[in-house]
Amino acid sequence: MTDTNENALSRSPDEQASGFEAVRTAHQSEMVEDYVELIAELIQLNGAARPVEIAERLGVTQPTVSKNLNRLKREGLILQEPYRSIRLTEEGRELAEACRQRHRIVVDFLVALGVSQEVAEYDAEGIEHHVSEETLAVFHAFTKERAKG
Amino acid sequence: MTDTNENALSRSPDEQASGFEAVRTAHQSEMVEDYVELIAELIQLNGAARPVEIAERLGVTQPTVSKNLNRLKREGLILQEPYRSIRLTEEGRELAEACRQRHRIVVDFLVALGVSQEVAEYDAEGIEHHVSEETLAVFHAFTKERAKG
DNA sequence: TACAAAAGTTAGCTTTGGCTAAATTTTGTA
DNA sequence: TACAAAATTTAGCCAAAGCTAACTTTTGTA
Ligand SMILES: [Mn+2]
Ligand SMILES: [Mn+2]
Ligand SMILES: [Mn+2]
Ligand SMILES: [Mn+2]
Repeated sequence: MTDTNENALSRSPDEQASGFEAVRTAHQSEMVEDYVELIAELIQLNGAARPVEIAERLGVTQPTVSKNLNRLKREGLILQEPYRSIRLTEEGRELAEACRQRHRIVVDFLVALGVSQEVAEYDAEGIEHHVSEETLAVFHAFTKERAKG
Repeated sequence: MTDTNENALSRSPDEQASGFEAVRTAHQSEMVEDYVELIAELIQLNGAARPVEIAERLGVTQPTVSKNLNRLKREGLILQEPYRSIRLTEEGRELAEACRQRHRIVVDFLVALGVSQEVAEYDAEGIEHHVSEETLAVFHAFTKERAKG
């Protein structure tokens, strides 16, 4: 149990900073990702995505949703005529699909590892935004391996 | 490969909202946790934690650090006389220790799983704030199991 | 088909955590 | 020991994302 010094203290300031910077960057895309993912789910579930339901499932108020949807419009991810329900653009659909896949990989991985379904869903909502391609690939491989065994 | 419907679409609005709410809550404690953890590291490494180094290792400017340190003071986690370096209160030390342990568990888990050391450190910086006690315990158990085998 | 309830929007406030510019204090060195 | 450089702080700006209150539009139903 000797300390190999392979810990945070052995990292250069720059290396350490790049980790914190990545977290801040991830948090900037997080809202958009969760919205398009949820919109895709609601369309699949109900045939339409309405702001009132987005608000309910995110646990925020309707004005918050209304304001954030404007950002998604600006970014070309959704289409919405005033007072009507929401559609995804092609770009929005693609982002939503990528987010749903990533979310699914994280949840399935946690479950394969032994975490309960409820907690897996709960934790995945945050974890999904901080998983690099490399880590995601490792998660996916682990889940597939477990499924075979 | 039939879909068991054990997916996001089968969850109640309330269940789904509680996940998003947990993420927002985690993000509120994140800054404080990263600061005390880093301060503890710098004290161990250099005998002192100076704002200029905190700024460098977080990748933010010195005024940002100065402002955020005031929050840590208000919350009773650090002590600092003006223009002097930073000490942790007993409460700050305890929080730092808990954060370092959690960080270490997440990094070691990712490495045990097959993620490279660099990417493990990188991803852990964000993931650590979104891991419930249950998931953390599963991570820890997995790492210990791997160490034996 | 009127009209109340529900949904959506707008306006405006708050907090958080970034930033730059400039002032102050400490530190290191000629 | 003077003084330049470095560190720290203060002041003030900004954007993001939450909120409430109030307004507008749509929907459902008596
Ligand atoms: Mn999420
Ligand atoms: Mn998600
Ligand atoms: Mn996060
Ligand atoms: Mn962190």
